[in-house]
Amino acid sequence: MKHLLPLTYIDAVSKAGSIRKAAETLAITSTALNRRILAMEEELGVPIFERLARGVRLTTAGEILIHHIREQLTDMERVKSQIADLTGERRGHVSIACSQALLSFFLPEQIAIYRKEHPAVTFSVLLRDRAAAEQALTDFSADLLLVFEPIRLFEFQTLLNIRQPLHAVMASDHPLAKKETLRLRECLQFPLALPTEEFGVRQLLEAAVRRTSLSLDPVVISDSFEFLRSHAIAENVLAFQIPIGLPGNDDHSRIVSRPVDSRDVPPGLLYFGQLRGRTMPVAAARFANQMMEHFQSRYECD
Amino acid sequence: MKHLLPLTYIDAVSKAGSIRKAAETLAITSTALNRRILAMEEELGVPIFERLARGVRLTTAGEILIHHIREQLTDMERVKSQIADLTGERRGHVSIACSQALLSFFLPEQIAIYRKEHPAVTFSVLLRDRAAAEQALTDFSADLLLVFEPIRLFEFQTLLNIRQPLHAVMASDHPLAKKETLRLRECLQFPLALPTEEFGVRQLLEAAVRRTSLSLDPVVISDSFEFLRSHAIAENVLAFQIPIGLPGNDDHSRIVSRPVDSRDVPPGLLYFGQLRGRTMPVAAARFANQMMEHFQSRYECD
DNA sequence: CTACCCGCTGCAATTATTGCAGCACTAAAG
DNA sequence: CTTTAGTGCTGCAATAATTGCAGCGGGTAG
Repeated sequence: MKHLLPLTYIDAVSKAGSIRKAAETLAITSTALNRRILAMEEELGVPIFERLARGVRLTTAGEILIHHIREQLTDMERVKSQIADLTGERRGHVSIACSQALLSFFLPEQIAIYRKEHPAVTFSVLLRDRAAAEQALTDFSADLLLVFEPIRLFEFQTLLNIRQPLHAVMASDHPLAKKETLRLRECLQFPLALPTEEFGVRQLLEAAVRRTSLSLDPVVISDSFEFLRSHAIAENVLAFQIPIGLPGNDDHSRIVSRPVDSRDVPPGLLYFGQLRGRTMPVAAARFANQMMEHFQSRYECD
Repeated sequence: MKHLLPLTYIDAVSKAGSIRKAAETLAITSTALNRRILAMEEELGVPIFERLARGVRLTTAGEILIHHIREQLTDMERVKSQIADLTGERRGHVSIACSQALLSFFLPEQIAIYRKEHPAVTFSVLLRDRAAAEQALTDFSADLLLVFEPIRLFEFQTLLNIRQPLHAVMASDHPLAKKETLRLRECLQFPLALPTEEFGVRQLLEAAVRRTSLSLDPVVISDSFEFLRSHAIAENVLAFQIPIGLPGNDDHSRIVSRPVDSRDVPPGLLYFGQLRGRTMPVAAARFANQMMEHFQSRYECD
């Protein structure tokens, strides 16, 4: 859409941090870009960027404007997808910001299901920690958010809370694999593989341990759940994960998971939602619906 | 703002109903306008207008687009007012769609109070019946809405409901002026001046009468409350109005109002609100706050 | 049928946009 | 301290886009 080309230019400059860099990525000369920005500032009556020696930075007015611009750009996409919808074809793009747990099994499966029905719809899956995920929502680089608690953002609108009891993950020949559910203290008698502090699973465990006289002494720490899972098999240690981040119950798998008693570790909440007040693109709205139905049929939600 | 000039062009064409007429009001040639629209349709991939012999009309895609366009245009105004706000001055524009009752006393007073503090803020006051008022909200020609019940519109977000018991209006020498509150049956024994059927006051009365064996036999009917009020004095008949549409209690006024017993006529609700999900311009938000404080200090609200 | 208004198009004039080269400036590096 | 590499900005000429004029074809109302 040509009329919002100037807007994308401003967006690009604010992202690149300098006019010349932005000009390069936009494949135009810095002259043209510079003058467009000067023209915009002229129209607006106030500077959008403050000029530094090493480039430019948004002014306060610029920050207000850039938010508006990103809103406009995504809105236009939405309108186009709505119009495409009229002509019969279901095209569109869905962008999801989520945490690691969803990457291995849940999202690939969900997206595959959706794309089977609507092959023309494309997806972005952004791995973001909670803070960055919320940021992605507010700057419109993500339509939907799916993260483990807690949510701080006021502008977040919850579509669904999915209850996720903590599961211990281990090789199928681990001593604890024989039991159906585990107590926390039994778990802690074995060597542990834990995620780093910033992860919700770790925080859940820390909070649980704090209420007891026990302590967490991991033998392996990682910021990759995929590594932790693999390592649980390799060294026969105990790892932890929430159910949604685990493969389906395949009996012949070398890896098994057992829930930890909720008296010891209360279930965490997975938050699924969007930016408050935003109208979703058609494709994102439908995909959100599909996910919600799936959640509600397989997990405890509210 | 230059970049949304093409958008205003489309808006103008859809309002004018023909390209040539729109071109005239926009002070450009029909050629230029025509080509801009063709270019937009090219970009979009679908026609925005369908061509008739006497002009053009929006297609379905065009209707989706025009809604987006009007949203963008008002959003840009909001952004500009927010930015102007940063630079110290409080400028802006507030547009209100409301019913007749508010025109005589309430809104002039409220606007005067607000403009005393912020002289640079300008106002539009649009007289609209309920349906048209809701329309004004959805096509962004009004920021705020203030109408007598009922509200049908789903997209309406209530900020405040103001309870408005029905008042009888009469000359100060009318026999009923001596009483503090009136019963419906006493009122109906006198000649009545009533608004036409589409007004909430009339509907309130009709509904009340329907529950009794009484009947409404107006001697004068008008769609102007100002006329009805004046005529109440001139011919000494009984008129009706809600409190917010009445002057303050000026003892020396030739006109007096007395509440009708709420057992006979239940109070109506005045709806004050905005379009769901819209972010108000700064000026409109502040004005809405002022009005809400005023309402809550003088009327029963929820 | 005629007159009128409509949207649309080829061509030329006009206007806006772009790119090049170079300036002035700042911050860090030598 | 000077140098260097980066920044935003500007005059001028080339280029691209937009506009206006005149006219075409077509549907509708009188």
